[in-house]
This record gives sequence, structure tokens and C-alpha cells, in this order.
Amino acid sequence: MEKTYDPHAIEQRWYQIWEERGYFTPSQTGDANYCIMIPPPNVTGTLHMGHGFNNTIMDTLIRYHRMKGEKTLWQAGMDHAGIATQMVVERQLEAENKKRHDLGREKFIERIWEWKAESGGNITRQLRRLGSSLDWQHERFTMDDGLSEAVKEVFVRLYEEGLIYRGKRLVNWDPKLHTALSDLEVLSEEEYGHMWHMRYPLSNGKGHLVVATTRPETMLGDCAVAVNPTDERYKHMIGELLELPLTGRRIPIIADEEHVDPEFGTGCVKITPAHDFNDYAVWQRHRDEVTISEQAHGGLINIFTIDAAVRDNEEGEGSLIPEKYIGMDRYDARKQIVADLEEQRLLEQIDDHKLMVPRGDRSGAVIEPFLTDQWYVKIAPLAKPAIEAVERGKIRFVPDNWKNTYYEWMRNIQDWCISRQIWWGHRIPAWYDDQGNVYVGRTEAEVRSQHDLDDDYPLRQDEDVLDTWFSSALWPFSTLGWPEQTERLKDFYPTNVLVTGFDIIFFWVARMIMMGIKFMDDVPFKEVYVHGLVRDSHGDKMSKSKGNVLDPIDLIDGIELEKLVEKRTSGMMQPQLAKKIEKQTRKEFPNGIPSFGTDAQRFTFAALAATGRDIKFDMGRIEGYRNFCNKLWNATRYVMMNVENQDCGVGGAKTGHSEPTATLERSAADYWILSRLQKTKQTVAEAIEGYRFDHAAQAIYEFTWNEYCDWYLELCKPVLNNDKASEAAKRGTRRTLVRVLENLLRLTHPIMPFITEEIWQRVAPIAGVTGAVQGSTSVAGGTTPGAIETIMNQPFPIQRKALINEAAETEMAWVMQFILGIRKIKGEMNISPGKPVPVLLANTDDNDKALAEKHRPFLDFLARTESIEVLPPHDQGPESATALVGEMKVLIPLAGLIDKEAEIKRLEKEIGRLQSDADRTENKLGNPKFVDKAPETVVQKERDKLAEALKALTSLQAQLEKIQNL
RNA sequence: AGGCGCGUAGCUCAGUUGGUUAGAGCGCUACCUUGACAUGGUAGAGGUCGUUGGUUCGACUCCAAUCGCGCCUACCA
Repeated sequence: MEKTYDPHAIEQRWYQIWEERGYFTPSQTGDANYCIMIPPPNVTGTLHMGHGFNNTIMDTLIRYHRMKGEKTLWQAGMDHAGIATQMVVERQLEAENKKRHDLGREKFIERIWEWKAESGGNITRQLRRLGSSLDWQHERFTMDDGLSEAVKEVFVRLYEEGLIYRGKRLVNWDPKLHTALSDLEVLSEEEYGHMWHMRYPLSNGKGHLVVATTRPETMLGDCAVAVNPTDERYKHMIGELLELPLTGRRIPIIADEEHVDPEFGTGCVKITPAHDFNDYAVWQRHRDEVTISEQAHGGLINIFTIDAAVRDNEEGEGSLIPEKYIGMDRYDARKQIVADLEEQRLLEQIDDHKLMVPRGDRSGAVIEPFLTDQWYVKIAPLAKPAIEAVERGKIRFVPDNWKNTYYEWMRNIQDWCISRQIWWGHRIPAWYDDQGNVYVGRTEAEVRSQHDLDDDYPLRQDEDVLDTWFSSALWPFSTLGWPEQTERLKDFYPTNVLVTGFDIIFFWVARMIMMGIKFMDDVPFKEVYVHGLVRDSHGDKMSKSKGNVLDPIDLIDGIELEKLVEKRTSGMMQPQLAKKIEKQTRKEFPNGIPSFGTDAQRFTFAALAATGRDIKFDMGRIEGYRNFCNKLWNATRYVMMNVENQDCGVGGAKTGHSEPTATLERSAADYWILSRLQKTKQTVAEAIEGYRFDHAAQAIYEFTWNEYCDWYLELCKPVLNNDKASEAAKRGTRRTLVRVLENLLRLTHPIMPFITEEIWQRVAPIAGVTGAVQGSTSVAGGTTPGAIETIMNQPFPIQRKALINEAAETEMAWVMQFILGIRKIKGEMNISPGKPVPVLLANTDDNDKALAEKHRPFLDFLARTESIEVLPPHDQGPESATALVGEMKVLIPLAGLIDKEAEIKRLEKEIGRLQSDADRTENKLGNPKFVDKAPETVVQKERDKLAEALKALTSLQAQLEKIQNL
């Protein structure tokens, strides 16, 4: 083995082998099944830290369950991401000075497919680099044939049940993309604007009303001014008419208690029902009133084009829209209208005003409420059972509090606008005839036959496509073959857990639950693990414009500073930020980013995955875990050195319980590490089952480094290197050494797949593992009989209670305390750690004596003791530096070695610590309330503690006096 | 406005039914090229757990208030 761990040398090779041999395809034969659906990344996507985190967690779960022998599927696939993808390709066309309409629908879509083929594999390549054991053989795409069938099926069935309908309504219109958006795709942010106070003169000539608005240009579409009927100021004017400025139209003053707050603004609200959701609601309440119904379009006057410019008048409208403003963009129209009102002295004042501005999440364009025909899902009947599923515990959120967010949204849910006026997506399966009739069906042929329409009867299909999330909502069953009743569907639906960020609970999670219950009659997953966001080390969200984005692949492979700077500053939306970003990057990564490898990165994600918390990605952590990999690597080198071609007492049995081939002798250290291993196994399994990946990682780290490496490997040396040690003892230690390591590798594999596989391949044969084991039938690659297959399909280590050995743990605690005591004296006394020292033992009991004798080789080797002598019962020995092991005093004589003053200081410090400790405990016990009320066990614990502290104290004080009197 | 979450060592974070001397990694200090590993070893310094009250024999942990930070949802024209 190489001296230093090098992830590059191993990672990609192993992934290829795993994939080629088909290990990712579910083939386990266990009784239980386990399935996770990948949240399908956008086909336009590139991997970011969120994916890194998310996929590490899923892969850890998948590998864990696969090793447990469950039939395990991690479903792979991608999402067509309608708007996002279309935008990317449109931007490419723009570079060629073309628009999508120049190509036409068919050619444009062809072009997107071409682009998908070319770059769509990018993210799947990156996912492979993360070690994700996805079932690529059954990869799906939301636009593939099968999934398209599922989409049509669902649409038609919902339509037939009346749960999908078409209607003219106000929608969120993106004037840049020319499409409707659902409420979720609109993000509102606070921006600074103005509030204009405008005068609307009364038709009877007796003055005016003042309305306040943030959007003066919409006045062209006003149909009324509303006041609160209880408002004394305006009450008497209700029903009167106003002259709507600039238009020559008259509009009524109406009463609306629900919408108008007399306290706000002037208490008069202009009503523009075609361009404001609240106003639309007001209009719906009042549209039967004559003063409104007799207006053009019954008062529902749209004034904009699809670009949000003022539209032209249509035939028969006369000059409903004043000539002057026609063709103006909404913001130009605003300026002009404000100027014109000013000129007519109808503008009373302009205030600065903060308002929430709605923008399209993809385009960034300000959304215009706009009157159009769209398709909707009637959502309430679907939401009801979806809410109940969570209430009844059929779906559990982890952490639990996310269910509140879910309820909150589901209980106030609005009908879902599912049609989009773009080209890339599932075309709506609806056809129209010239009479304006709508026919919904799976195909045009089906429609014709169902409605008895001749082949030459003109029909045209709806131009619109479905919201991307419509197909995503079906993902948990459509990918498994639905509407066909496939084996996979039977095996894996419902899936076990959905792993996702909170940002798509509404977009995706809720909709999957609704559709799953509706069409599969069961929830799509039993648990939802909601993880946090990956942020930079300062807690800022990573974004291109901030220039703080880390690419998981760069952390794996490393990247030079110049390349990193270039990457961060190229292709920016706001190039003026490039300089700042460059400076910042050079400061933070003066030497670029070193290569850490996939395993280190995965371990970092796991270690930082505390529930319900965002993670700040800290370079120090990943570096530390890279070092951990190196530690594991070198521990293995040491083990291999000692066990290769040696008698380890291991036969050619399978993993788990191979019988020793010869007599073994085990040291307390052997029993101790075996015991510690059993406890660690349990901790790790419980942590993974409970989604506490941080605890799992920590347990593995501590066992590996602090117990196996720091202690056990050292404790092996005096046995293995000792000519006097028996062959049986050496055999026992070698066997323990190699088998604990083999267990540890399996324990760690779900989090760090590569290094564990690499090492395991060398270690396993020596540890007695041969051939394929039960639960694994995937030998598609044709492995030779008896050859080692893969750690992936080995059983996850199970705690063996019989090996838990409290006596050995207590015994080793004594040994460690002994060693630590001497090291501490040496450390604080500036005695070189390697210098052998003579040691005297005072206050010993039989146990101490026995242990000191028995473990002499450990003590000599780890504490570098020159001699150990037990003093007679009352002999306190010469002037010495002292350490306590229980009641026993471990003494290192001062003569020639120890600085008297230093030892006095050291003892005083120690005594001080013990004293304050004893005082505190004494106080506690002196409090009768404590003794009375606290449970007996707690009180007894305090008593024991005090007794121990006092003994130690007297012992050390005596020691101190002795030295002081020197 | 409503809801959720977070403030623990210089930094990034654990601390699951209230009872240890409040832990880990990084960083820092001193010493150590010991034959697995300097991506290492040994020893050490460093925290009145945001603040203030309360409950309790006992509070980092429970309750209330308060300050600071973040997020989500719905909004007033």
C-alpha cells in the first residue's frame, strides 16, 4: 500500500466496477424492500453543494439498507424542467439572433432534445463522482414515453372526475416569458416605490374623492372606487358616480366592507379587477350591480398586452383605451399618466412607499395579474386525504415540526394553475373544434372515437403544456411503470423515505402526497427527511452573484486558484461584481482548493447533518476528515504489515463468526476493543435509522481514531513484537486486529464507500471472508468462484452482545489511567516522553498489584516505564511526582528527574481542582432538601464522588507536604 | 401580521426524556523526525452555555419575558 492515502487512485475505478457489475440494481433476496426516489435534478442542472449533501444522505441510507440484505432500489432520473430548460435553449438561440418562433414549435423542441442529449448527462456524471449507488439501468426522464403516458392518464382521469377544469381567471402572468405561473413560482420581495394620491372628480360636480395607489397606470382599467360602508366620510356618497380621469368614463362608488380598511390611505380604493387579485374579488361580489355590469366587459377591463404594454382597442370597444397610451410599456404609461394627472391638477401627493413586488422565479420579471384561459386542478378534494395522511401518522416528517408548515399550506391551498404557455413540456391532452368545444382524451384518436367525430372533422390540440411539477408529482409511481401494474411498482411503492430540502415541500412533496393517494390509494413515502441548506462558512447562501459558490467536484478533485477565480467570475449576470469576487476568492483560497476526495466530502456532509439545521460548510472540517481517511489508510498499512502471511487463526469461513483454526489467547486489550466495537456498531445503526448522520459519523470517527488507533494499535505492539509472547497470544491479537478492522470497514462503508472498498479488498481475505455472501446475487460481472466480491453486498455489522465485556473495559480503564498519569507527569515536567522512568506504586490493593503485574508489557511500552516496584503497605516512598489511579499512587521519584518547584505547582493546581470539586459536592450533600428530595441513586452518586475526591485530596496533600519539606 | 428555527471555546458544531469537572474537530501553546500515519504523536491553555426573571433540592436542558440573527407564509390599495 502507498504510504499516503490518495483518493484519486481509487475512487473512479471502484465506481466503474460497481456499475459494470450491476451492483446498483436491486437484487437482494431479503424479505424487506427499501426504496428511495431521487429528487430528479433538472436536465439543465449542474451539481451544487445541495446535491452533494442530499445525495450523500440518500446514498448512505441506500447502502446501509442494501447491506442489511433488503431488496434496495435507489431510483435514478431527471426532470425536464420546462421553463428553466426552455430558457436555456432560447438564450442559445438569442446568441444566433434567433427566436423560438423563427424555428417553429417542432424544430424548437427538436433543438431542446438535442441539447438534452448533449449536456443532460452532465449531472449524472457528477452524481457518479459522489459515489451515488443509483440504479442507472432503470433511469427515467419525466418526458420519456412511459412517464408521458402516466401524465396523460392522470390528466384524463382527473378531468373526467371534474378535478381538472378550464376557466378564464386572473393568473400570475410573466410578461417576459409569456406564460402563466402558479402561485408558488412567484416570489415577492420588498422594494421601494411610491404611493400616488389621485383625485377622481364627482360627476355631480361637488368635489372629488382621493384614491391612493402604487400602480397609477392601472387606472385605465378601473371599474369602480370602493369605500367601507361604515365610513362616515363616504357613506352618503355610495352609489354616486365619478369621472375617471383621462378616459372619459364614469365609474360608481361602491361599498365593500371586506376589502376596504377605512384606516388605510384615504379610505377609498380604486378597483381594477383585471389587474389585481383583490380587486378581482371585489368585482366578483359587485358585478351584478347595474353601474358595473353595464360597463364595457361588465367592468372587467383588461388594459394590457401579453408584454404588459397598453393594448389597442378592439372592434366595437370605441376608445375604451385612450389612444394616447396605446403601445406604451406599463412603466412608460405610468410616467405619462402621472404627468397628465399632474397637469390636470388631479395628483394630490406622492409618498415614498415600501411594497412587495411579485416577480417570476425564473425570469425575474414583475408579474402582472392577467386575465386568461387556463387549466386548473381543483385541489381541495385532493388536499383533504393528504392532510389526513400526515395527521394519522401515515407519513412522518423528520424533524417533526415541518408538518406544521405542511398543514399551514395545505389548509389554505388554492386551485393549481397547471397550464403554461411554453413549448417544452407535456402538451395538454385536450382538443378543440371550431365551435369552441373541448374534448379531453389520451389521444386524438381516442377523442374522435369517444365523441363520434369523423376523421376530417377539424380538431386542434391545446397549444399549452403542463406545469413541470405536474409530472414531478407522479414521480414515485410513474417511474416504477404506472399505469402498468409492474413488479417494480408492487415491490417498491410506497417508498420508504423522501430526502429533500424544505424549499420544495409545497412544490413537490405535498403534490406527490396528493397524487400518490389519489392514484395509488397509498402514500408515496412513509417518511420525509427534511434537511437544511448548505451555506458558505459565513452562513451566507451560496450564489453566483455573491461568488461564494463551492462546487462539490472541486472539493473532490481540487482546483487551482486561477481556475477557481475564472470559474467564479465568468458568465456572470452582473459582471461589475467580478472584481470583488476575484479579490475575495484570492483571499479565502490563496492556494486554491486542495483535493479532498469524495469520501472525505461525504463524511463531512454526514458529520454536519444535524437535524433541522442549515450547514455552514467549513473547510477545516473537510480537511480534518481527509486526515481521518489517511488515518484509516495508515492503520490498515500497519495491520497488513502484521497480519499478511501470518497466522491469524482465521479459517476460510464467511464473514461474521468464523471459528478459530487454532487455540487463541486474548489479552484484555483484545477483549476491550471487541467490546468497544460492539457498542459502536449499535450506536451507528441506531444513528442511521434515526437520521442522525452526525452521530453515526462521530461514533465511527471516535472509535477509529481514539480507540482503535490511539490505543489498540499501540497495545498490540508489545504483544506482536515480543519474542516472549506465546504464539497463541500473537494469533489472538492478529485475529482481533484484522477482524475488528474488517468490521469497522463495513460499518463505515455507507458513508465512505470508496476507501472502505479499497481497503476491504485487501483485508477481507485475511479476516476470513471469502466469496459472495448471502443476500448478494449480483455477480453479473462474472466473478471467479471464491473470489472476493464487494463490500457493498456484505452484511452491515450487527452487535454481538456476547462480546460486550464490561470487566475488560474496566481493566483497560485502569491501564489507561496509569499510562495517562505518567504521560501527564512527563509532559508537565518536561521529561522526554521516550525517557524510561522508574515507577513506584503505593497504596495498592490486590487488584492493583495483579494488574500491574499482568499488564507490565503494556505499561512499559506505552508509558515507557523502566521499572515498576510495589511498595509495602505503609511505605509512601521517596519524594516523587504523583499520579492517582483510583486510590493507588503512581510515583516517579524526584531524584535526578523531577523539578521540585514544578511538582509543587503541579500538585497545587491539581489539589485546587479537587478541592473546589469536593466543596461543591459537600455543599450539595449538606443541603437537607437535596438529600430528601433527590432520588437515592443521585444522592449516592454524589456521596461516592465526595468520598473519592476526599481520598484523592488527602493523598495529594500528604504528597505536597512531603515535597515542600524537602 | 402570523409561523418556524437559531444564539454553547477564537472558528464550525454536538449536548434526545433536568443530576459529568459542559464535549469534539479546526485553530492556538509547549515538547516529540518513536520502525502505520508530521494529512502524525504527547501534554496543555481556552466557555459565568445571548440577557433577565421564574419553576425545582438541582437548569445548557423546562416556563415567561427580552435582545440579536435567519427563514417561511400572507398581505393594505
